[in-house]
Amino acid sequence: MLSKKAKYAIKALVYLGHENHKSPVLISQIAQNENIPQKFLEAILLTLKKEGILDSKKGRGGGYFVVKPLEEISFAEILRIFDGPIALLPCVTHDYYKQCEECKDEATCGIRKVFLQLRNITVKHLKDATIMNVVLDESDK
Amino acid sequence: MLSKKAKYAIKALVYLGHENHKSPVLISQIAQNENIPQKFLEAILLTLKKEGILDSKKGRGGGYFVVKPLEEISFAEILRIFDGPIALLPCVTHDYYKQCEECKDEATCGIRKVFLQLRNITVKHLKDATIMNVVLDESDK
DNA sequence: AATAAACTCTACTAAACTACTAGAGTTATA
DNA sequence: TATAACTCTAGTAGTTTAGTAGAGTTTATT
Repeated sequence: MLSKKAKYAIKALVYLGHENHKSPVLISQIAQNENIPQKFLEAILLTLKKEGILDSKKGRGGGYFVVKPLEEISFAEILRIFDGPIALLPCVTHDYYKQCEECKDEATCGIRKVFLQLRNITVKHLKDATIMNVVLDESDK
Repeated sequence: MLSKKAKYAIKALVYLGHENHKSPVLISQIAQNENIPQKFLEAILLTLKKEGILDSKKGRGGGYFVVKPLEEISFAEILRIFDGPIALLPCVTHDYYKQCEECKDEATCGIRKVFLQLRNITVKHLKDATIMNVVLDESDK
């Protein structure tokens, strides 16, 4: 399952995506509209800022806004930031590769093959899913 | 990531799959060959027995053996037993469905759509991956 | 210059989960 | 009847999750 952090992050980004090109949005406004505990959301938005996806303006009239193009923010990126690797086994991750401790021969491991393919399918799906796509999709309704 | 329980369960089943049609296999033998802590493995095999996948014989000359046909034991089944739902959001699971607490309208939720498709892809892949397939695949080498 | 709105940062915490271990109990066969 | 082997109940250290509390900093406006 996704962590709440990852889920809230995606919700906040989609919300900001809908509000795009307007003035900075208050944390409190996002929290209220998306039913997210405000203090918890603060930490999440801060992380997204450190990652270069959001930026913020302090003081009166401040708030958060998206700086990375919406079509370049994928679900894969968000999941990796908050929940770590997408793969289900350490031996099939790209960025965090680690051998399975108990494994004897990775090359002939039939289990690995299954999870390697699954990882590839999953990553492709989650890279194609961008915030922009969700915003456009929801605007059609 | 998979839990160790799920990973060990699959490893043990593949091991038993290779040994099929012979006499019951000792827990200690599986543990040694697959580098799994024995006491931990005991609990895992017990669960698999309760699920009707394995059976055991007590006493001298006893051990574990597979009773469910190898081609009917899928990775999806094992993951569900040990790690719960395969879907990444509660609102897209089949067996454990729960509405996302903070969600306003499931029908128009663009995020849900992404994870629903992903769930379907993933479940299909993990249902096609059976212990039999892995055993056959590994025997080719 | 003062005020207040708004983001920033550090620290803490309860609850749940993970990956085990210990040890006593039961069963079946040689 | 000895013993090999599975069964079952507890417990536990460490980690992660999903938060909360509260003081600090920045900046637009009056």
